[in-house]
Amino acid sequence: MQMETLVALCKRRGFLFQSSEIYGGLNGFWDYGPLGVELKRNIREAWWWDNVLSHNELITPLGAPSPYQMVGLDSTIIMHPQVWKCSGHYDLFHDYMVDCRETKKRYRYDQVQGRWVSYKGQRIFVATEAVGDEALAETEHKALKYFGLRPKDSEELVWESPIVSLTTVEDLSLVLAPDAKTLGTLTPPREFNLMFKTYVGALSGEENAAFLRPETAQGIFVNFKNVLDSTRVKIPFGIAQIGKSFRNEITPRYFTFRSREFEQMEIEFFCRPETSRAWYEYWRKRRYQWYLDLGLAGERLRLRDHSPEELSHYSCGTADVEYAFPFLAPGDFGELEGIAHRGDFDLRSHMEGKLIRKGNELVVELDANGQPKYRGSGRDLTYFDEETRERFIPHVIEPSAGADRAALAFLCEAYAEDTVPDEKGNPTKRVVLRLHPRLAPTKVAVFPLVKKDGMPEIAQSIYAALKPHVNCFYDEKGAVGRRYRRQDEVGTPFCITVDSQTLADNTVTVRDRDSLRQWRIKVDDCVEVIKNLVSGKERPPELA
RNA sequence: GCGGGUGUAGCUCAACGGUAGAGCAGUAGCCUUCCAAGCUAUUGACGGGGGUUCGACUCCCCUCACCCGCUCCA
Repeated sequence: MQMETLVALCKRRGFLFQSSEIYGGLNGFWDYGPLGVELKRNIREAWWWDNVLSHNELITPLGAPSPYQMVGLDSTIIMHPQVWKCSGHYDLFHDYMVDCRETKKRYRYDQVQGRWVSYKGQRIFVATEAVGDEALAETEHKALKYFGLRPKDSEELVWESPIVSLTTVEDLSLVLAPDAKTLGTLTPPREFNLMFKTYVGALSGEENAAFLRPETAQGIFVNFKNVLDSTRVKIPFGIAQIGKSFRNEITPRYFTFRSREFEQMEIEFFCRPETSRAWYEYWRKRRYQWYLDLGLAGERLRLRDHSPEELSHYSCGTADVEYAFPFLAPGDFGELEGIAHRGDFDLRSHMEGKLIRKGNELVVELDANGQPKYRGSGRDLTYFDEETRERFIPHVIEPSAGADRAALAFLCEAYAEDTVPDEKGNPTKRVVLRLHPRLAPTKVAVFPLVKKDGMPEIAQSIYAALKPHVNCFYDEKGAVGRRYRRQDEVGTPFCITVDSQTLADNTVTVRDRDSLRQWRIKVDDCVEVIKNLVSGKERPPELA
């Protein structure tokens, strides 16, 4: 399938629109239309239901090390700025960068250094990424090359400064960039902040600077103690949250895949350190299975363990659930969800301050004065186990899913074109979204076969009976085949049609989207049958 | 952020330095007794901003967005 085809369908039928389209759009932002909002809501609700509400904490789920509890949370998008300093996001996401127009390379402004040199009246700043003696050698080599001199002529160069940071250079047009051959190829330093910045209160000074959250996870960690104190949960337990996050991505790309505003569905699962490995295994399998159960095909879905080099500095294991999106090169997969073993990194960070890795240890990062670079809350976020009389910092397993990416994957997977005979028996192309009934925006459409003989009235009463239970749709316009096709295109799994036989025996036909099979049920059973079909409790008779 | 490409109606595509056309879709009605495109009527577009010109959808510049390739992706 071509991605444009799906994008066009999404727009035409109201799944996804470009944000602010009438003003020309805004890169990296997407709106969900009337059908898209239902799809995404269904994804969210399936996730919440499957992970939180339907979870039975009294039994050991299949594959789990023990019973566990699940609760939910909804924390704010803007949090205390210190949250992001201790979590590491502030340092990681906040840099000044310069780009080289010649080589297209990008450098961290504060990591480039160099020295001033003159030759025959021309004074330039030779920059390098190297440090120490290497920087001296590198700058000399580059200066010689630039002025067209041989190594033996190096005395003719007049060095006018020691190695200094690029940040001390006012006029970048005099800078020879680290990999460039010509002068002045660096752009002015640009703030490269992957977190959206805003200001709390009317004053917009740095004092009041705040950030839109780049992940929902931190809201859970900072509420860890509140949840413990208010709910009587015991370890092991998970806290789930669904909400918007914001990242000022450099290159939003691939439809909604990499958006700047996106929705996450995250669980932070807290457990005893010695059981964390087993829980990690449990969650990575369970989360993979969730996508399979909702219809993503096994050959396009994979669970990939990160290699040791890929792991974040705090993680002792991470696996991604990945989907072979059609916009990626064959063989490439895009991330839907990451399941990370985060150890005690997060809770410790919010107790002690920002942590960095030193050898095999995580230690508080210190500033030049030997003080913590970013102070933690100082609150005790340890857990006291009443049974074993032990106090410890729980370890965390984090399944973190993207709701928009899931929606996109389900749409990609569902899109299909097949051939269906028309009224004369000639094969015609049909576009159909084979969405799982749980995810389909509309569960059932109700039609009178024709707009006469009292069929519309009966159909309308069936519609009225269904309405309180499932999202349904009524249509009496045009030929019935055309109405079926319209529903196929938006993934409605079932259609109920009132025909002349209904008038005689009070039965209607149910049509299955995928198989095109039809069978008759009693008018009075419509609500029950449709509910069962949508929940999967019942299957179309020919397929059962 | 860089390079290349694209931007005309919801979609697919025309035309022209001088009043922007069509098919499909949509809407209203007719016709239709189970898998869209039969009839009638009808809605609807030059991504945005400048410039050149008597006149710009057309030529030029800028910008925005999308696609492809790099770069980036905690």
